[in-house]
Amino acid sequence: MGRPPCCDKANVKRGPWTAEEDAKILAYVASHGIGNWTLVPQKAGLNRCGKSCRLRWTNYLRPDLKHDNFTPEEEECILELHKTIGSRWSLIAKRLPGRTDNDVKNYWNTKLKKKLTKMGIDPITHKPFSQLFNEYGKISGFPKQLFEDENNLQNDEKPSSSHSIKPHFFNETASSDSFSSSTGVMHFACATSNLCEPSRVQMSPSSPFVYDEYSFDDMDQMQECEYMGMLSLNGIDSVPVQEEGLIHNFSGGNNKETRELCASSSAADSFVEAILAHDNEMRLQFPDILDENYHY
DNA sequence: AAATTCCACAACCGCCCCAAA
DNA sequence: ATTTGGGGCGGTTGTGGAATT
Repeated sequence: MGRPPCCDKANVKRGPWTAEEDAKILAYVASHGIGNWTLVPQKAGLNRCGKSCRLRWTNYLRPDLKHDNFTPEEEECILELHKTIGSRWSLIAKRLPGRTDNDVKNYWNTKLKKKLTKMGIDPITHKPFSQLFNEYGKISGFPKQLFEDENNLQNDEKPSSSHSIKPHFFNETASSDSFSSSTGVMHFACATSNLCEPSRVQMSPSSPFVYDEYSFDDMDQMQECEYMGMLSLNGIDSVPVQEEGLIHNFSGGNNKETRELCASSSAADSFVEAILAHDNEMRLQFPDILDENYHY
């Protein structure tokens, strides 16, 4: 029962593509167009898996692809989108004509992730490490002083070599020429290359999480929630959004057990707040992208 | 000049969802 | 109803070239 296999997986060629193989795919697509990739190897005379052919075409051979370096504008776009929607490379790539998800992913992994880290910004949350460590200190019970001491240590260091970037960790407020967080928006500058224009990292307000500030229109959703993290998944469409990414007026908390569980868990406070704020921000900034349903 | 390390990126892997058989 | 493959996706790895020691 089921479909016949598209190819003999054990005997198809793998590894780098040759110019001849590329030419065969190009010739085939030029004359037949893109259709069923499983037929391509056979019809084009290639000893490759159809999936491999599709990837080769999608990531390398497509005529509309750019093969030059990423521009500062593209870099800025990737940073902003990654900050908002995370590592959904295909969605990010759709905003960058001529770039594939593989291109964007590689550029992120080899350049941007390191760049952010050097700047003292966590490439996952896009928050300054100092803020994360402070929050983690609250969660884990580590004394805050520990991090402050680390901060002092780092602040005493001198900037390395020709970099105008200040020492990395814990110093969001210490190096005023690189960072300015007084407005809640961080500006960072990079002197290592002219590609990097000033960028912004939105700092989430670090207000304490208050469970009573959440609300649901549908109480069934609330009853289904055994863990606070699920609230943002099941209830997001019915959660009223207010300014600053905070959600107020929890009114229907009749699930006392759940509320107590969540409210008592200080470990979840900033984490959950960050998720909800992030989700709201995402929807506000990219409503067209996020029209689709996502499964977290 | 040789050895080593770093970097960029093409290609593969594994998972998921859906549709075909 | 079940199995299997196609297509899409994100994560990881292998490798060649560049840079550094």
